[in-house]
Amino acid sequence: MVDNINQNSSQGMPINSLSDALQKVTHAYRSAMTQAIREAEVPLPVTHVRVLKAVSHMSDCTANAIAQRMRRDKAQITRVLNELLASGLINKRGNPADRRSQLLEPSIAGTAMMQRIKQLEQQTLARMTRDLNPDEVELFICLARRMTDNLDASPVQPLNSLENPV
Amino acid sequence: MVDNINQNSSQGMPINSLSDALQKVTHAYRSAMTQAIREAEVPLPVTHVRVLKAVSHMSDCTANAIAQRMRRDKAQITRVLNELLASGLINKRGNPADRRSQLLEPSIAGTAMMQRIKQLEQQTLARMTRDLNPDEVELFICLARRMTDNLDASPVQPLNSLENPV
DNA sequence: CGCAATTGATTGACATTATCAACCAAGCCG
DNA sequence: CGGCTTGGTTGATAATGTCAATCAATTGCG
Repeated sequence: MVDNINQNSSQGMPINSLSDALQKVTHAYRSAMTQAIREAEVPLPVTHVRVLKAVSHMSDCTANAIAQRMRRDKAQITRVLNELLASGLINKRGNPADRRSQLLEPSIAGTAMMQRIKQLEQQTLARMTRDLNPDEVELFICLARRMTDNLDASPVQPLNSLENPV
Repeated sequence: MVDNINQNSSQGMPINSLSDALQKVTHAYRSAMTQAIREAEVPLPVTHVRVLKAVSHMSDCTANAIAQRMRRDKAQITRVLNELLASGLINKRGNPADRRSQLLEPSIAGTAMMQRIKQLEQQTLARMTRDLNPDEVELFICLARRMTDNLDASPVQPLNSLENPV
């Protein structure tokens, strides 16, 4: 069962290097994207790019929806959105269903920006996965998702029931 | 103008969700570790933990070696080391081979701290991988490393030689 | 209806992490 | 020696993450 807790010292410490590998690949990807973005003279930090991406992809997009989808603090999302708004990359319009919230959508400029960013991302991802076949990429994504779900599902519960892990 | 937002690949959008999956699993892991650390009343931010870990695991450890191994700015490493030093978790001693640098090692307290941290990390990793078998974990690590290496190997190639990886 | 509780969004304050440039001292090499 | 590199430090600043408080709109309910 959970005997893999101690696999570390017994053999090649496969589990422990998981965190290492994760940190490194994420950092490498971030750096690559940051660099690509700067070289393409797209004056946006990575988080802004990701939020813009979310706005572009989600229909009926609200600030809260982004925060949940990206699993980030809504305060941070608000700030990023404000800057994107100030840059004229997105538009706000009232939500007819709820006057507290606004629906977000990319502006013309924002859509154009997304095109460029998408290219950069594709290039970076292609570079990153250049010696992987699609199955391997898919497998990696699948494993990553399962791990994410595992962590989200059980927020450190001591000895509770595992009834409804979704 | 917005026609090809979803032009990722042949089908789904497997490539694009790679960055998403990566960000999410990393964030989930970081959050879990941060929470575990706080709950265990270990007063150290995650980066400090990782640096302490590096100091504990590397022989003839220097600041520069850590920076390279963790692929982080050496300035940040210096600062983290200074705080670990101030907390009495590590010791510096002169490097006989090079008087510019100092060799780093965990103190008694640092070693003890590492024990506790190691437990927390094992718990978190075990939780994260609880429905994965060791082969899957190993595969994930392997894929992550290959992607990291891919990005490191070719810093942004412009046009030519798409099949000529340096 | 009236009102407490909730929700979406915002703001302030702050901690953590990342990046860049300048700098110093020690080593290297001609 | 004099120029260059290298390990480490410092300052400045950007970017990211987290928490708490607030406000207005909405909801639930007696």
